[in-house]
Amino acid sequence: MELTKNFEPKAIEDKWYKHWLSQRYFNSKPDGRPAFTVVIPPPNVTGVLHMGHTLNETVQDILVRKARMSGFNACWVPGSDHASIATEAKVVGMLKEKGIDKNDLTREEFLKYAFEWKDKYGGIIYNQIERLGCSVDWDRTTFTMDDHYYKAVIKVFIDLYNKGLIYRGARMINWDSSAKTALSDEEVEYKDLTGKLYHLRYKLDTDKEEYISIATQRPETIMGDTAICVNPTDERYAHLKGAYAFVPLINRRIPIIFDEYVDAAFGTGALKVTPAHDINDYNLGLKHNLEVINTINEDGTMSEAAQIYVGEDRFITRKKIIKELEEKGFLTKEEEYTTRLGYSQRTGVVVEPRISTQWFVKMKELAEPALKAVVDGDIKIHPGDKFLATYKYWLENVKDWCISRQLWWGQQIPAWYDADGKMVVAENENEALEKYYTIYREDPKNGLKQDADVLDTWFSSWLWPTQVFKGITEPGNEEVKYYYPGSVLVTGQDIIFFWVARMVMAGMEYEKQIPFKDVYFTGMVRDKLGRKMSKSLGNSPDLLDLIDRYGADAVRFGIMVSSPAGNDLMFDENSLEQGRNFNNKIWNALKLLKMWESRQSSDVNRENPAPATHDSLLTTHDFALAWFENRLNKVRAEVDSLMKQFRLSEALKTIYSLIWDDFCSWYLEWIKPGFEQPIDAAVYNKTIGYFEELMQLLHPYMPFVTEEIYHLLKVQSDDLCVKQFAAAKPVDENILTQGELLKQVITTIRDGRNKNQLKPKEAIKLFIETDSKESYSSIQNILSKQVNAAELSFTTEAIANTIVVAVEKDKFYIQTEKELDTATLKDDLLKDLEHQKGFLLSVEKKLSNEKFVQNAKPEVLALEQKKKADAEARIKTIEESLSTIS
RNA sequence: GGGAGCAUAGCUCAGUUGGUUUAGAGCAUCUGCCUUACAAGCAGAGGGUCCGCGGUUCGAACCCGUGUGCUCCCA
Repeated sequence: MELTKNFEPKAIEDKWYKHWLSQRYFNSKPDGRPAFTVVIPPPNVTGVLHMGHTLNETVQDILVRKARMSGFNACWVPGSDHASIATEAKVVGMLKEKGIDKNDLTREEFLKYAFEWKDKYGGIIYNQIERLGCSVDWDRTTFTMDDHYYKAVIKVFIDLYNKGLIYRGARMINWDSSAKTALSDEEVEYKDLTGKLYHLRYKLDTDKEEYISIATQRPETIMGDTAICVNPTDERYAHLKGAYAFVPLINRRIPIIFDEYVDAAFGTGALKVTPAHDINDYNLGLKHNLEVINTINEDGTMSEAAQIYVGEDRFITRKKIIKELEEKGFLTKEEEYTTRLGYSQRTGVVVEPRISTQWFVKMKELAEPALKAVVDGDIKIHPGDKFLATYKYWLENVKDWCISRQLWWGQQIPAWYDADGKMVVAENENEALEKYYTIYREDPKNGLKQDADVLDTWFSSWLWPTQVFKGITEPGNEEVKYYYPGSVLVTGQDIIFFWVARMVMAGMEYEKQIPFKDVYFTGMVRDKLGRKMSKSLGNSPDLLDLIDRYGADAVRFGIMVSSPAGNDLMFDENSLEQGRNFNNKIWNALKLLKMWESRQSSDVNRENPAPATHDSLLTTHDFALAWFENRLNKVRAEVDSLMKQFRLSEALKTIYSLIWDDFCSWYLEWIKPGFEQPIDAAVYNKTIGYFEELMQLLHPYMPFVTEEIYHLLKVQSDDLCVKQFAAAKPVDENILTQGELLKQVITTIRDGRNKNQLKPKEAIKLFIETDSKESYSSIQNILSKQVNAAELSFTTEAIANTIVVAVEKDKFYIQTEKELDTATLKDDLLKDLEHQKGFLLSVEKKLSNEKFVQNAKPEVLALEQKKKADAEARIKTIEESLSTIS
């Protein structure tokens, strides 16, 4: 079979994903094995996966595949959430393009369009998850608006209401005037900007022409003013006790009130109080019994109550009113002012504080067990405790959660009202009527009407870990018993409150158990300029395009290799290139083995080896085999340990280096037969075995290329995807040490050759001066080959006119036909000598320090003594070498 | 304003309880190689005041304090 020059991922990816699916490897059913459950953080249906998702899904797939190959019944549930605000905005936009106004539709008609839209675009993310190679159980795909899920959300609402944990109340809320809905605190993003502070004078209600000046950023809200407030200790205003002033332009008479709240040093020291449009003013209003005049409509225009500029947008009104105030002499001063404004995360408009009746969840009671689970360590947060403090802080200072949204796309609040506003909470209209009768002892006069609002999307996604197994709608069913609690939740640190903490609350409330044992927080993916990748900035590359250009394995490699847990990562296509090159490297190693496949020889008699001649082919290969096998076992243990600690990036780097450096650069070169020579069949077969193990080790990270190569190595009866890892094997450290020595000797001699401009093709004669000849017996063949030595012999004295290099106490004389550049040789030796002397000095200083000798651990002391002896030996060697040059 | 985090090679980052031959990797750079697996490669090399200052310790990239710069979260 002819193998292509480079690895070509595209066809291979498609082929294997289909194969895995057809074998139902990703499908899970409860059985006798321990479960390894992961629920996907549902991306919302509006979107495409960005690099943040890519990182997230890759991490999950690595953990899930590793578990599946390690005896677990791995179950990874995919899905998406309905993202009420974002999706509704998109659907409204789509309808607008068709010339349809949402307000002309019934709720049912609108929902029909929304579901159509969801079916069309929701598939995009699933396709991306598939292309990335994610081993999710597609049969379990869950959507937060599925029938059973809808029912679960309603059930939980009713339950919490009955427990007194949900209430309806008037509050100052964050209003999105574009989406015409309330936003939770978490959906508001604050930005610093330079605004203006306008000083306005209000005429006092006295006989004289007296004024009081206030400073405001929002002159368009003056029509809602119901008081002016000053600090009681502020002497400037002490004489105004009981006084009144007139609001400019509309001449409403308002009282001057006194409250500690006002900062006398800020602005003029006098504050206009507008309870309908500022949370602090609202609280002040409650305290002082002030009237609340709402001057801004739902859509951000001025209301009838404003009296002037009615129907004009709030920002246009601001411009106009400033002009009018100036013309009429009320505006006395303008100054620059740095302020912070809230913006809607969903639509980007400036959030308007607004008094409104909304539904809330009481959080304090729910937060307590959720806090305890993490503080007690039942749920472990990775990395370390980095996010523990954040989690704790939020739960300890938790505020009630506003869960109603003035939208149609979502679970409709199961509250029913009669014409007078009397309310019952019930699952459906019939039940509502029954309840109504039980409570009010009569039937509603004009029937009942359901609350028009829907629930916050997070109010559905907090049930995710249990309801994907129908834990809410069918409590205690076999599946939820088997799969819950999940093993690990992988998500971004930015939704620690929105989602993670609330899932823990819901889990503790409904399953009486934590929803997952470990939480792994990935960092934020940033672009080269350090900006967070986001849809709004448009700085996230297109995932499918990246996969097309580099292959899914390379994308997975690229995003993982630079992504230590919880640390942000600067995304750079360079790392994808590294991934692609890695694919090629493995591919080429395969090609090399394929060349050997037909050139195997069984001439070497392994049962009765010839009496150990040091340079026999057998000993050479046996060393290489033994070394690599031990190296492989050692790295496997390292990788296991790293992965258990969720240090996935480091584990990947470790595997990368094992394959590229140890296997390709060293091992394969060591066993490589000479030009057109056969290879010992036993060596060949062992090598195939190692290659298989390497592919298995790498498979969770790069599933496609590894599965492909696994099958190309030889005819297989199974698939790598589900091949179970063999038990760990012990490691012979001696062989590894000897291998390290060999590598170091080769590198040092090559360096010596290089520095003296010996071409790779120029053979050398190598003389070794050593106290332990025997330690070279099994490696000298490899050594000769790797440094292109035509002859290798041992010596007990310096050889004149050679390049001298040293490793530890051993000296190597490189003899060549070429004339040597003694000046360079000397320079290098002198440089090394200086370094060694400096080093020796530092060690001697340590050892002559009495306190060090007293306090240091014995093994540290022994090490320092060895360092000293070695340095002294090196110095002696270098000095001897210098004397031979001259 | 409150809280948290980060600062190590030109760039992106590792560095486990303070002691592993006076700090590691990838990329980039330099030198030499079109060596029959791989130039998307091979063999090597250079490159660091571990942000500044002070402290604890026999010993600090690591612990403590402080300053500076950046980032994030919350109000």
